[in-house]
Amino acid sequence: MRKSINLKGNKGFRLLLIYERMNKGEVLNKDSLSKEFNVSLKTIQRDFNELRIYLREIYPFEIETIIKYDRKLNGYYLKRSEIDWLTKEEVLIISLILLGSHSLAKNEITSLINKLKKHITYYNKKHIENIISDDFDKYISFISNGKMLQSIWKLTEYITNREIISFKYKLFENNIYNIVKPVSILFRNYHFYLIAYTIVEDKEELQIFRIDYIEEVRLIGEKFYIPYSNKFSNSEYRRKLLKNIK
DNA sequence: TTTCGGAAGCCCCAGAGTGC
DNA sequence: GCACTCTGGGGCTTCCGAAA
Repeated sequence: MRKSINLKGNKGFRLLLIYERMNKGEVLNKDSLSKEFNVSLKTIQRDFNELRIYLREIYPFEIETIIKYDRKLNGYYLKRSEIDWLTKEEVLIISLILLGSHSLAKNEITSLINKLKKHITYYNKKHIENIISDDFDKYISFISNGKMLQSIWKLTEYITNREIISFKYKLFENNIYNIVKPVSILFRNYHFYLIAYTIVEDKEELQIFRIDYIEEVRLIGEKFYIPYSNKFSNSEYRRKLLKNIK
């Protein structure tokens, strides 16, 4: 039979909980922590000191990652390098961009936004949920399949490994079978596209395919080579597209 | 600019609990 | 019983914001 442990009375649990909360950006008050864990203020003070020592040990060169006390807020917080962590503002912006893109399936967008929200405090999470709730509840996916993340990742592997692939392309009622040399992924107008050279009658032509229309991707078993002078440039291609719009 | 008060930070000591 | 850890209390210094 498993022995029950009083977690709140356990020092290790208390230290981990304090650290986790500060990691999410929470400002912790010594008095309330003392009441919550039923220990003295001195003990909480010691906990902060031990966490400071821990941070010095694991981040010896990062002077930005330290526990600081804020008099106005009457609490302790973790001051950390913004280079390494997502801020509440960044989580909000990324969530809005994702929702506005309509480019992922509902289950994918839900999973992604839930993971993003784990970077921030409970209060900020509620704030962001309040801001995005309407977009989130009424989210409409513009794609026809529900595995965009996996599909895109797999295609990027073929691009990196220069693998020639075949796939079925569902366009309206037609299924068109293609053999292509994949060179890049592009996001534009709510959709992800695969940019690839098609091989028809020994001629190569650059084409774009909506990734959610691509099915049954298979390796041909041959690799391709593109000379550096002909190397595909995503940014150059995007620039040309924008130029055409004007 | 100076003074003041509150809180943090640090050090020392003692008691309780635990493992060997 | 001894050694070790954890915790709380007391006392002192330091820091910092507010008020004069």
